[in-house]
Parts: sequence; structure tokens; C-alpha cells
Amino acid sequence: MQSAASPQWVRSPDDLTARARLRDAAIDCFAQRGFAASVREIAQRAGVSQGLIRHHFGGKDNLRAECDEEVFRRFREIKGEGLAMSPGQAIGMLSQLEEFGPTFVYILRSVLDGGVVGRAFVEHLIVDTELFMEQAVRAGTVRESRDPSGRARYLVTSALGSMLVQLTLSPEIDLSDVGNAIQRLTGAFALPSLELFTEGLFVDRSMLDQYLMQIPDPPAAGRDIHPPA
Amino acid sequence: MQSAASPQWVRSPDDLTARARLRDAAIDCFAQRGFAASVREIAQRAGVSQGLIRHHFGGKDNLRAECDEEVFRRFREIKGEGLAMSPGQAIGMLSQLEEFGPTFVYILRSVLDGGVVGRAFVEHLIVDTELFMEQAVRAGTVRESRDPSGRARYLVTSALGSMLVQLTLSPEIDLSDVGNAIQRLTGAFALPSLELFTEGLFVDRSMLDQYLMQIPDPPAAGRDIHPPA
DNA sequence: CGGAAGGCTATACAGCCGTATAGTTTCTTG
DNA sequence: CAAGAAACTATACGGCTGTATAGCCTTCCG
Repeated sequence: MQSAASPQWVRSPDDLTARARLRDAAIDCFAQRGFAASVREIAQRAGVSQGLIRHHFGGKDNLRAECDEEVFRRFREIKGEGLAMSPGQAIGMLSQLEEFGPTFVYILRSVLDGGVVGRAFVEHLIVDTELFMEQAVRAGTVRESRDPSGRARYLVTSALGSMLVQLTLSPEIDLSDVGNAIQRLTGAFALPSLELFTEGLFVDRSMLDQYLMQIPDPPAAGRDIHPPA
Repeated sequence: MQSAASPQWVRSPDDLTARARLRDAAIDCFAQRGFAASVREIAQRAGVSQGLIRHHFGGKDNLRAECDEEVFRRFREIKGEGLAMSPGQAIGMLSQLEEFGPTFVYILRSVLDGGVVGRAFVEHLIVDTELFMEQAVRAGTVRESRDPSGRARYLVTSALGSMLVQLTLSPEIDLSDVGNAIQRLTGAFALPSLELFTEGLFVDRSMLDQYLMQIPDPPAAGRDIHPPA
């Protein structure tokens, strides 16, 4: 991870080339107003003329593609390549970084939009989560699953999707302060999720056993990981 | 619930007034192409001129408002007023109904959009889920929670959000056959969710107990519901 | 110094959007 | 039947979008 100082991609706007300022302005606009933000709006925020967008990027689509690359590059840079962490940790950390705010909102928007960054981001989280769970299983803190990949995908999409639903359905939340919003959400869901992760939901095993009985083959591993008490 | 016959709001297009045909065409368009669908597109699908939209509804916003009402009315009609069911059951049932497809996609779009129908739909599911869980707790099949409302909200937003993330991130899924897509998703997540609901995730109670110790007051009820073994 | 190259701007264009207006048809009703 | 109301259409308007074109102005290099 980076030191307490700003990451290298945060600098005074004057130091950047107009091309980079244009790209960063586009990222901010896309995060704040959605991908329907107009090129005029972006150019105005960058303090240049709109024609410059065409000159440098050729068109809006190419501009967005470069924004996608840049956003995912920042994500990888902050997260660190090899560091496996739980999705909760990762999102909590990311949302707390002041200057990462717009970038994070951009990613969320891309997820809702079905964009390439969104997909890459989610798949990245899933892979990392599966790794993290694998370590936790070996460490003896997390139960083994009959379908480790499916469980990682389920956990990531649930956690992320829950946040997205809550964020989109809460008009009072301003996306400019996502860190705060995320923390409030995770706070509200801490107890229910800890209960579920610790005690489960059902008092007996009948639903699970019934399912295991009726399917011919579980997706992975054996089916008797936790022998009945 | 309705009999096997089509619900009353499905009839031959000729039987409907142009106003109703316009509204239904708008629902289909909004579901298929998103809320950015143009009034000309809607009018064309309804087989009328675009001016008629203004004549009958005054503008696009009012038209969408009436679509919202109609969609939520259909949802309530199919679901049944007093019937409490789990979110899984409800969504599974709804998505299976052939003619409910566009209506369901409309609701999903409204959730992603932050629309009023989306919010109403989610809140409705949350209330129903809390009721359902309350019954299940009394019946002795589901564990009591220290925060029943929070748990219901957590379960609904997780399940729904997970589906939404998967749907938006899968370009190969055509929204015209949502029933199939939903069933595939629930199928893929059946085992991980049943595992989680039955066995939990953690092997011990340390995380939960640590949390219960450090917070001054749980949101609801006492904190010693499941005494340590 | 001079000229070419590229960063940059101003302006125009075609297309779509939602909306407005005027006019025509169809139905209803006295 | 006739007259008025309602349903419906055709067309136009202003505004926004992304894109294209022509030209200015700085900068760099021979």
C-alpha cells in the first residue's frame, strides 16, 4: 500500500497535460453525473474547449475507454497486486481514501452500467475473495465449502449488490461522500451479517440435507464436509 | 394467487383503449430499452402517433408515473396482499410467470434507476420478509435475531442486489427471458446460500462476540439469544 | 529569423430528444 | 341529422447531443 501521502496520480491540475486533465475531468463527471455526461460538460470542467476532446481522443467512446483503463489502473495500484483481502476489507479501505472517492464511484457506476471496468472489478474481487477464503479455511477460521468458487461469487455479489441497492434507493445520499455512506451501510449491516456468518439462519440441517440429497452431483468436492452432529 | 389462466391485465391489444395500449407499450419499452426510451419509440410500438402521448398523459414524466402505478399494481395483484412469503419464493414465483416478464424487468430497472417503484418494491419485500421470518422463528425453523428488521433488510438487499449485479454484468443474458436467467442464478447460488444459512461461515463465535462486546447497545432485543455452548 | 507541427478554439452540422400547435377524423349526444 | 366534444395525426420548434471543419496561436527546430 501507499504511504499516508497522496498517491502519485493526485497532483496539482496545472502539472498535468491538458490530455490528462481532460481524462481526469471525464472520470469526475462520469462518476458524478453518470456516463450520460456530455463532452461539453467534461471540457468545461477541464477548462478547455470541447473540440480538444475530439482532437486528443477522437470521440467520446475512446475517452471513456481511456477512463476505464485509468480507473482500473488506480484500483490495482491502491489495492496492491498480490495482497489478498476480504471484499469487506477492500471496499472499506478503498472507500475511506479521500482522493479515491470519484474513482470508486466511477467503478460502482460501471457495475450498474454493465461496463467493462465494473465487470473486471467484480471478477477481481471474486478471485481475491476465493483466495482469501482458502487461506482462512486453512487457518481454521472459516468452514470449508462444497463449492468454494460459487461461495466466493455469492459472497461478493451479495455484499456489493446489497450496497448498490441501498445506495441507489437512498436519494438522500450524496455520491460525493461515498466513504461516509459505505461506512454507515456496513455499520447497519454488521450485526445481521455477523449473526448470519456465525450462527446461520436455520436451526436445523434439513433444508441443506434435502438439497444435497436431491441433486446428483455437487459442483465440487465431497458432500460430507460437516458430518451431522 | 391467480388461476392458471392469464391474469386480467393480459388481453388482446385490440381490446384495450389507446390510452392503455400506450401505457403498456411504454412499460414494455422501458423494460426492454431502459427509461431513456423515446416517446416516438413508445408511440410506434403502440401503433399510434407520438402526439397522442402528450394528449393523454401530458408528457413523458406523467406517462412514466402511470407506468409505475400500473406495474406496482400488477405486482401487488399477483403477489397477493396478505400472503407473506420469503423473498426467494416471491422472486422465483414472479419470474416464472410468462406474462409477468416485462413487468418484472421494469421493476429491476426501476431499482437500478432509483425510481419510486424500485424503492416501493424493495421496501415491500423487506416488510414481507420480516413478517415471514417472524413466523418462521415462532415455528422454530429459523433462529431469532438480535435485530429482526436489520436482518430482513440485509437478506432482501443481498439477494436482490446479487441478482442485479449478476444480471447487469452478464451481457449474454437477454432481458426478454428473465425467468430463465433468474432460475439459472438461483440454481448456481443454491448450494452456497444453503451452506451459509445452515452452517454459517465462521467456525467459532469470536467475531460475533467481539462485536457484541464492543458496541454499547444492540439495535434491538437482548444480546444473549443463543447462549454459548 | 522563419516555417512547419501540433495544441487548441470557434463554429457549424446533422440527428435525436421532449414538447407545442394546428388541423383532421371519429364518436357521442341532444 | 347536426353539432360539439373528444380522439388522433402531422408538423414544427427549441434545445441538447456527438461530431466535423477551418483556422488561430504557441512552440520548437533548422
